[in-house]
Amino acid sequence: MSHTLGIRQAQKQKTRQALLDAALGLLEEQSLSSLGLREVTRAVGVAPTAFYRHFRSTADLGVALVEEALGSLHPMIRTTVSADGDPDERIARAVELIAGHVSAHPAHVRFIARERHGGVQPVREAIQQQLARFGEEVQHELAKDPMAEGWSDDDLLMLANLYVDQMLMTASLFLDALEEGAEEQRAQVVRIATRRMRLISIGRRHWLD
Amino acid sequence: MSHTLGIRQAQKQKTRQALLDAALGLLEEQSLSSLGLREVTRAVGVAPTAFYRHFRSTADLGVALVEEALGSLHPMIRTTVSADGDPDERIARAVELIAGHVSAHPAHVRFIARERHGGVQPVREAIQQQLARFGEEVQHELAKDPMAEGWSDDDLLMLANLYVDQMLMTASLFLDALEEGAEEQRAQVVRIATRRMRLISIGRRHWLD
DNA sequence: TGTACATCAGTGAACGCGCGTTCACTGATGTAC
DNA sequence: TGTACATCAGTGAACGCGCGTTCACTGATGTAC
Repeated sequence: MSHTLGIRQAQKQKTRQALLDAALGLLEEQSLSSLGLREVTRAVGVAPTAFYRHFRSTADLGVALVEEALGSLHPMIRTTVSADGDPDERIARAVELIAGHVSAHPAHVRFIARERHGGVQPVREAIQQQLARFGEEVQHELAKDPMAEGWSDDDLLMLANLYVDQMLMTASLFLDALEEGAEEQRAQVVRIATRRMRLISIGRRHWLD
Repeated sequence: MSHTLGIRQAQKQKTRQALLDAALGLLEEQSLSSLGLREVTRAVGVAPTAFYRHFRSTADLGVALVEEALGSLHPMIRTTVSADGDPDERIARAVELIAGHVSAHPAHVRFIARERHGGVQPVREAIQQQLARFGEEVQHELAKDPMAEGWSDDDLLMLANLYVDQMLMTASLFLDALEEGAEEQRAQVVRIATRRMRLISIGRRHWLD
């Protein structure tokens, strides 16, 4: 049989998750630095003081949201980069994957884009740290590719971070094209993102010329 | 003789500028969406109500800051892109120019990076609009280059926006390396930014292969 | 140049409101025997 | 299984505070004649 939490802990986790969800919703329209603790508890339907049972502050909640938004993304990033097929297929699949992720988790993506350079230091740092990890992971995947022969570690990391930044940029573009009936705009994002990736991929191929 | 403003208008402009300066200072540590009107007037030393003589709201002030931060940058961007010399020289000069600009106007750069995806819609839109203009201007400069022969307008614009995003990315990296004694970190940013630009430039050269 | 009136940038009091945080509490859940 | 006590997630009242906005005002600057 599987391990079950006590009733108390299960309820506590449920409330905690409700706070995170409510905060994420409120953050579609504002930055973390202006999010109020009372706003969040009001949205959940608990007393303001209940907040303190779960987080020290809204900044603390923000750090938890970073983990929720990016923590589970590492396997996805890895497989995206290491996928096989010809370059254009790989790019197309990566762009589709990003589009799908943005559709499935728009609020998480918006939160990361917003707070990456936002006004709350601990959250900014948590995001930078996760993105740096992504960079290193992509670097290691790239290193496995035969094309990486002759590349220095530094150059591989540079390329890896360029890919990571590009993915985020693309995700942010898809975000602006989420409304119903914006198919044309979405198709436009696919085209632009694809060509950007292709240009980078061409640069990569001729890097050692 | 030069045209002079009346005493009244001159004083008004001075106060307006003081409000903008104070706001920009306060925005180093927080987002626009949490900036209070009273904070700003307190920092300047005027009554809270004086604020309304100049701006409808802090969002309105934010839009004015966008104009101040990016409005005067168009000539600089143009000349950067259209500069001559061999590719590596051009890249080196562009990176230095960005570094210099970030050193001279760190708060403006931080403001743009922060609010580009921030929580205040009119400000976000003002920034997107300015960046779109930069993109078109760079596109037109690129079109003049002999290397642009055979390129579609679409592809040129794609490349132009890639450059613009890359400049902003680079500026943001320099921002994190501004403290005294971070020379090594700054040199690291120069190296990374240069190689990113170089890779894009290689991709550009082989785009039509 | 001088006078009489208009303009308007900045003032200061007042308002109602929501904020973050403290505190002692309650009552369901958990634990020891 | 039943009982007696401990834990602790969530409550609700209270606090002092700073917020955005309104309003009638003042007095220096501008303008018409």
